[in-house]
Amino acid sequence: MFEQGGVFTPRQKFAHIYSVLKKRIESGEYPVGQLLPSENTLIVEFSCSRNTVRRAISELVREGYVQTRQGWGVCNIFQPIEPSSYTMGVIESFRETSNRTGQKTATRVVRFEPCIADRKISVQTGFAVGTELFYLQRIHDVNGIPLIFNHSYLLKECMPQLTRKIAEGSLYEYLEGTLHMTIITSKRTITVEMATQLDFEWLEMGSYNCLAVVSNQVYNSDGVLFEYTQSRHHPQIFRFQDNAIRRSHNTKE
Amino acid sequence: MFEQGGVFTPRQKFAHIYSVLKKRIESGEYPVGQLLPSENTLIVEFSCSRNTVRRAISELVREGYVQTRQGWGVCNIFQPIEPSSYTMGVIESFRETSNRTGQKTATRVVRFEPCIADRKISVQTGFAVGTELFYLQRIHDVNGIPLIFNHSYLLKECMPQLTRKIAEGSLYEYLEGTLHMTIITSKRTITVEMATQLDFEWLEMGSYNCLAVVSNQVYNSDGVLFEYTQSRHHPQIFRFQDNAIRRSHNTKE
DNA sequence: TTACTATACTTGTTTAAACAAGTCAACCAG
DNA sequence: CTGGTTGACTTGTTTAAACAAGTATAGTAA
Repeated sequence: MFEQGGVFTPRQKFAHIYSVLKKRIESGEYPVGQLLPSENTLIVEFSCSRNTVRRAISELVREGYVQTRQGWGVCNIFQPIEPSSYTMGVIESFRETSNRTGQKTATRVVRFEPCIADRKISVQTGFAVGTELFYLQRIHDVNGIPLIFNHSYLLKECMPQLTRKIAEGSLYEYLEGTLHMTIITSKRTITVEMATQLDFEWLEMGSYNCLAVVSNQVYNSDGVLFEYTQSRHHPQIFRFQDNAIRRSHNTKE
Repeated sequence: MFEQGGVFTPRQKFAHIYSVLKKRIESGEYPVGQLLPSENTLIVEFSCSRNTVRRAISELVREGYVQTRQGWGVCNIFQPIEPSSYTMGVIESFRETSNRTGQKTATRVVRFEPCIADRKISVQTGFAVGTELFYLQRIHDVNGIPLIFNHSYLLKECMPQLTRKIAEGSLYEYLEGTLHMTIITSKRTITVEMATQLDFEWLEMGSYNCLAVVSNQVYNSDGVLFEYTQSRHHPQIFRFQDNAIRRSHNTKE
């Protein structure tokens, strides 16, 4: 695959088109509230098939950059937003999020011990009763202030060599980099819960008595649930973004 | 379009395949943790093209029912979950959510007045300064208990005839049914905020001093922002689901 | 046994073509 | 002027075909 005067053959052509369009929207090249060039126009510009253009556009729809309407066109509805702690639909580790938002962060391991899933743990995490796990408590400091309390259950079978030392660093770097594990899907539930004794002890709660709780089930590439993490966030640093699309086929069939 | 022994021609073929596969997964017809039939097998069964099967499957991926892996297959990772108040990526009105979860609900309009967007409102809602709006405060009761406080700003231009009476009923039924307005995109932000004086006055807060706050920007089919709603939920009835997929092309380009 | 290779699968990406369906403006008949 | 039709656009759905790339297994050569 050679470059030819800026024209190259990326692994994913649609990803290239997607990022070009995205940049144009972000930079205001396409006026907000108006239509983007039609699919046929974009096909000519990028010299690709219609499907490839459409895949790029549907990504932008998912992200709330544009919306489409049959017979009319693709409308730019971009509004610049502050880089949030969380963006919906994308898996990111705490470290990755921190880097993206440019905050100074640190992680402390408060507790590290093997354990076996009993009935209660099983119901909460989704691991079968009797499964061998690691239980991990971590505090995340943001700009020096302890603001996130993590409870993690990790499948021992997937990482028998895991030590407290490793958990001090980036867990995901270890899993993906060293163990070559691939994470594909993560199921998250967001709730708001009353702060516990532990939360008050370890976090800088101020006058708040609640936290944003993100419960996370992570699956590896074999479809095996290997991590359950409950992240308890101080309200002041929690923010979650989501773009929803009204589906006409909700009511069908 | 005639039915022929159960075989029919739906408007969206992939939606049919999607819902059949979904039902099979939910009913346990496909064992959890194992692979679904391959694309080629499904093509034969549904007598359709590969693309159509793939579209159906990618919907299931988005919903966290299955995950795919190149060279391997489509793995069933379904876990039954309680019907939650909110499901990510789907726009639903309060009434629709209530019906789905089977709760007895009511809506009271506490305040209804025209207003004009000043600088502060503009920053919060995304409406331009000087825009004519309706401002609306509503309380939602769940099983008789006041648990949600809604602040809404509605674009007057889109619904000049709106009255307090109409707002007492289902706003979305009015907009979609009577005005034939089509809602396409909704941008949501979830945060946790300290309860205000107003919250304590109107809601049954108990010992909680925080709420789950869902800020909602809704666009109609012309790409015009016509509604901003801030929903302030009592923690006990707030729950939000999300399925994330780790994208390899995050790092590319 | 061990390590490599061929091969027969799997999903991922791209192209091309056709038709369906929604939108809008220009046109025409009344 | 009014109302309906036509036609030229737009996006939405489906098909067919080809190749790329990842996975697992069976067979082969060392």
